[in-house]
Amino acid sequence: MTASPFASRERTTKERILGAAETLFATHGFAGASLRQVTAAAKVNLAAVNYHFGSKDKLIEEVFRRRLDELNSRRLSALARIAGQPDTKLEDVLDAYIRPALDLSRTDGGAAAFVRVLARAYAEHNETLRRFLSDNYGHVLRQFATEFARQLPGLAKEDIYWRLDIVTGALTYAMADFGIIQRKNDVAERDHREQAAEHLIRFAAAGMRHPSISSSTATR
Amino acid sequence: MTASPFASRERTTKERILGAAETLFATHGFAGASLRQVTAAAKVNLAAVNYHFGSKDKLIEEVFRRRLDELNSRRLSALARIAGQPDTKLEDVLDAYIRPALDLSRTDGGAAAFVRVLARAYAEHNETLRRFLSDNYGHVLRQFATEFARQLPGLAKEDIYWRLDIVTGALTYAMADFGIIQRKNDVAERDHREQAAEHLIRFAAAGMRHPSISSSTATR
DNA sequence: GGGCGAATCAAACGATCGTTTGAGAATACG
DNA sequence: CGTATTCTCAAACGATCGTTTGATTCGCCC
Repeated sequence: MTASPFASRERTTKERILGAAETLFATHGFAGASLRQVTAAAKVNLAAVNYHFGSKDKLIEEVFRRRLDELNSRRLSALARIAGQPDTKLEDVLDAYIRPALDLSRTDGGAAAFVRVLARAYAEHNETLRRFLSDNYGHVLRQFATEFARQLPGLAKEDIYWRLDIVTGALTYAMADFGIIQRKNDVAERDHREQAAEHLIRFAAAGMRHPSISSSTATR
Repeated sequence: MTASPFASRERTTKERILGAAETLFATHGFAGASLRQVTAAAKVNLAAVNYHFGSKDKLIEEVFRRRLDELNSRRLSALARIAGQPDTKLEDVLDAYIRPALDLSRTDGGAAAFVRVLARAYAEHNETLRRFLSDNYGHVLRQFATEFARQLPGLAKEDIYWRLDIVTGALTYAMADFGIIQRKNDVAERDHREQAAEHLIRFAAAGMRHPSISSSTATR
């Protein structure tokens, strides 16, 4: 069960595979990164993937689950600290939603690569993957929507979801660092991320708050 | 030079390959869709791709160029109609930026698939592709930034680009129809798109307009 | 310390990948 | 009509893919 103490310098074989897979999937995509690249980067034998995970698809699933569970709980615990409180502001709720996601990309571990994997997963538009994400995030989104509704009592439930959807889009985009804004050399990575978070939160707050003309059915 | 008149029922071999490639790249990704799938869907011989395009990479480039040139010119002509006019509002500029992109996904042709290809390209995060997009869109973005600066005189140039970046993220996300909001059966596809466009434009207008505290250098 | 399951390894499996080849069919043009 | 050019086609190329195999090594426990 336990790994041999000196078989690897730092971590177990499973963990090294997961780390290498995360990086390579982010760079070359799921189909673009081969198991030979992954096992070479992890410095393990090729057969180790199928031995420990069963197949490449199962490995991909594990890469997701490991990070999503963490992001998931961070968001919910941040929300739990402020939900229902009388002095909670809209910006605080957005912060609980946005900051754990952006923080994920600047942790010292290999988690930074995962945000690009996640963004890529959105692009894959795979129905199986969509369902997987929906199952893992559905209740999170619902909890946030409830708190947003408390913050914006004049807004229809439908509008809440529309706007939360837009925020998610901007956040996904920002997480992957697609932006046209290139970080200058004299700005540290973490400061750049912090600026992105602040801009995004303030932008989103203004967008969420703007007066609704909800009942207007789109004609066109 | 010209294609044989009856070799294909509707279009030339090159066009049928481009159409099939667009659809399959959107569904399975660039690495995930094989040339055998593409040529089978296009009902042409396998060797036709390398004959007409030279390689798979060149085919991918052509898929992009065909649609980007169209989107490019539509945005610029929409901007040209309103730029510098005294009665032009912020929403109009955003409309010129957003609507051509969203319209692309509801044209009757095969263009609908391309928006997902475009979103996937962002996720690929390939440096070569990024440069390609930057070369094709750099001047477009600069022209829009100029008009946004005229609409928002109190805003620093840097903030303009930050916020325009956020809008682009939300737009890319919306174009690919990633959203959690599922279209209901009694709402037509075009009405759904129209609603998305209106929500996005109003959201973006509020976000672009909100008061700046630009000079605050991010600490932490 | 001998047996046992867990883990790692090199090697090979069949399948599929992008690309190339060379012959044949279709078209253009003198 | 005959030649030249353009295009299509079936077949095969070498490379690489995910996966499997069988032997070997390692750590653990009775």
